[in-house]
Amino acid sequence: MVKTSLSADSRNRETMQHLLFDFISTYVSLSEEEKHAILSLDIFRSIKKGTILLEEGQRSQEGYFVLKGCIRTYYVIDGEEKTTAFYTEMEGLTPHCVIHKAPSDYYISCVEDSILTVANPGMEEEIFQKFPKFETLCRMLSEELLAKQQINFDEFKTSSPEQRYLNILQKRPDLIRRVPQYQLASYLGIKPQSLSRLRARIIAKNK
Amino acid sequence: MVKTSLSADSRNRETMQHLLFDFISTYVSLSEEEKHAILSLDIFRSIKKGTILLEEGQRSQEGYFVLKGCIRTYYVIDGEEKTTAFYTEMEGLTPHCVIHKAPSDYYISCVEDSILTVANPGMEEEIFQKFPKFETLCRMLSEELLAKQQINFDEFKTSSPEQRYLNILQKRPDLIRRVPQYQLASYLGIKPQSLSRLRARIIAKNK
DNA sequence: TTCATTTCTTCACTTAAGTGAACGAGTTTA
DNA sequence: TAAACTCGTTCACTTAAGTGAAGAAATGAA
Repeated sequence: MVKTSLSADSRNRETMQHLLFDFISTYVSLSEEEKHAILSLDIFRSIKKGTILLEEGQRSQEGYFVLKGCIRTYYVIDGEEKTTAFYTEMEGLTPHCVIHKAPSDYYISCVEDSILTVANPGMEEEIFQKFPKFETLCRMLSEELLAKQQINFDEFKTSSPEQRYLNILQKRPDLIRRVPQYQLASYLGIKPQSLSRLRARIIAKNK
Repeated sequence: MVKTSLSADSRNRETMQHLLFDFISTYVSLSEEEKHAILSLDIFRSIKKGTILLEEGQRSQEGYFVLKGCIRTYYVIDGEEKTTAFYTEMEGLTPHCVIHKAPSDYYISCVEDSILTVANPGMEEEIFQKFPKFETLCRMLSEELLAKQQINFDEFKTSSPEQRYLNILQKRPDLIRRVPQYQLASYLGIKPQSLSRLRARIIAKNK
């Protein structure tokens, strides 16, 4: 499917807006005026699979939030891709380079055809001024993500690659289907060969 | 030294206040009124080495910021301590259980005699109301920590235990002196025996 | 469909971490 | 001061991850 009819596009956009507002409403309640302010920023973007959103060395100002699809961050170390994170529905990131105004150490690319919101600090500041509620929202989100991230890191440190794989199998089973194995391997901190072996080992155990 | 004279205590308190305000001033500038508002919250605490600030299963409401000293988070898994983070001067954490209002999965204890600020969400909300600038401060801090945390996690995933040790040796050399080896080992994701071996290996290489 | 490329798996071998035990240095306690 | 304990190191052995190569399977392009 290369083209979509206009009406399907607009239905799609409405769906995405709903997804976003539903998500936000679990943190703060928005008035119609506030919803309108968000929409007027025109932050919805359709991105094709394989698109590179951020390259190493680049000084981007964009933060991303995934409404549909999947994006990943990865480093290229000694010519090898090292995937460090996947972001799927209702997850977002503000790249390190945006916060620290330094060239990026990593890449961000689109694992699937995706729909994202794209924002920059300028837009944020503007809307924070008009509606302080959005700053509360961003603070709550950051704090929650920070705590969640810490737990993730803790789990990673305190478990073996095999346990990590079983953990993902439980908590984000979709990832295993959506994502190439070699990307998943570095996400688990191991080589693709080790992931293959590890899976074979698990299957052998369950027989 | 069991007791300190009153005047030394008050000098000490002033030093700590300065440390805090200097730190804050790198993010937002505070008026005297705002500084006073912080001081009136009475958030400075002296904590003895070994004190457990948070226990597994507890539902704490306290966030900590280290002005002097060192605290750590650790899990007890199969009767073994797994240290996952150290917080030293000008670093802070809001425990997961505070954000998610669930019993804590981990412990927080004091590695050295320390001086901390201790805050809870109620105090935050109150001061955010009066001085929105503090919410901006907290948002900026959270966002920065989140990005920094992500980089830490990335480095951990993309490197071997030996590289991680060399990395700490560079970035936080004080930790190696301040902290027991068995705590450092689990922080590196390995057993104390492996840390010993790894250090011996590094020394052998440099000969 | 066919060919080319990418991705995944398997294998043999190497390297390093896990495990359990033992020892010594340093610290605490009785 | 002596005994008990904690902590770090070392050792022998086990287990699993890293490496390089080869082949099978899946994917994409002509």
